Amino acid sequence: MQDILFDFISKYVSLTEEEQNALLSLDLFHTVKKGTVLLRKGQQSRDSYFVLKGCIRTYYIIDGEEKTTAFYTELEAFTPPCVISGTPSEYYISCIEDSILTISNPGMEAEVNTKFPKFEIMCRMLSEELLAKQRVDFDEFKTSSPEQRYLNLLQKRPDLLQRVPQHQLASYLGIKPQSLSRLRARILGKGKA
Amino acid sequence: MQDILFDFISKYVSLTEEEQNALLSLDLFHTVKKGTVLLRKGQQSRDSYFVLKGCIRTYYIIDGEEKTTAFYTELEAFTPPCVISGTPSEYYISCIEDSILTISNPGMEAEVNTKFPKFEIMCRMLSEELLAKQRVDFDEFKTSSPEQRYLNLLQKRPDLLQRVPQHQLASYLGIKPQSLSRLRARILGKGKA
DNA sequence: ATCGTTTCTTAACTTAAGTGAACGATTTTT
DNA sequence: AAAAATCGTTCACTTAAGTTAAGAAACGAT
Repeated sequence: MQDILFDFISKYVSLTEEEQNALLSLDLFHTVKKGTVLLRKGQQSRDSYFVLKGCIRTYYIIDGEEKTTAFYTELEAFTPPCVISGTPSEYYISCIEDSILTISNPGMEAEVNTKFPKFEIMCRMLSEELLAKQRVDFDEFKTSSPEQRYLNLLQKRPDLLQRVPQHQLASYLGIKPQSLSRLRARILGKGKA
Repeated sequence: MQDILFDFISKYVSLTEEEQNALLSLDLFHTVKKGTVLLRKGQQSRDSYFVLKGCIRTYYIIDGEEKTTAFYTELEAFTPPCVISGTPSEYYISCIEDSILTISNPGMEAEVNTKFPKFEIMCRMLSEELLAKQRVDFDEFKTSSPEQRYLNLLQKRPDLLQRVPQHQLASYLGIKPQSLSRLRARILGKGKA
């Protein structure tokens, strides 16, 4: 499990054994059961996540309805906005599958970053990269129709269609579950005709 | 003009005079005329921007149509995804008003960051903050209707409605100009009734 | 194995966005 | 100053998403 983390890190910086051990001493690794809610609206969390295995999802509850806005799977990292802003969380985080995560917080990061400036560099690189990726995702979302977004998802993250319930995918695509059903039927029809 | 930049920076780290001078020696400041295209699709830019005054916009041209995805105004910074990925740009950047910008590139940043680790920290903080903000924007976009998005924009960035042409706002809201016109008429009607 | 819940699909109807076209109004170019 | 292009609005029509409701299938818990 640790190797997965170190392999990931090696894409950004190379760690000495000392640095690796510093990380390992932090007790980062956690296994989480499917269905576990890691964060609820209104809570003040300080935790950042990195998915080693499994799938977690962020969602809002608006007018009693769940609105799923993101899925994080293998090798994806994220820090909830509430951690950055220091305000109570607007959304929920839950575990869609039995998962293995690293969970860290600003205190731990500060400690490692001051001891090893290399980590500071890695954090900057990683968040710049995530910012750019998310920008592209947002742009694609804005400039395409629900149907195009679905087809796009089929291309880019086909695994999600398998591991995630339709109604959660629907709000991820910005539409209602019924519309996703209909849209899929429409596409299937086109394929045959 | 420089004060604006240093005031902004001071929200993240405090600079010594030496550090300030290191920045000033970089020739960061540029004035750009309205209508100037700073980046075109297919180009391989290395430039990051920080808006001191004015407004710049990013847009795609898809099937001959401009699709505006972002506006950057006073005190907003951004690095085009193509700079991070090292691939040719997918989009255009143009100047909506006469503007004053700082323009930097990874080389300049690397130089300053190694000389003054403080900058590295600031860059990390800034991109983490932007990542979180953008996440929230994306989530709001996904979870609301065009009409809600328009009303939301009215609340959060009322200045944009004044300084930006309607048809550019429309694609920024993910709809056609005609739909924005109609939607506004609809809202006005509701207000009176 | 069964009961109950959740999930997915289908259908009929409503509402809003997309489309194509026309019209002034404004701005830019010549 | 005239001509051309751009911009915003409106209209009629088309298309797709939202809504409400119902039923079948899959899943979980007991």
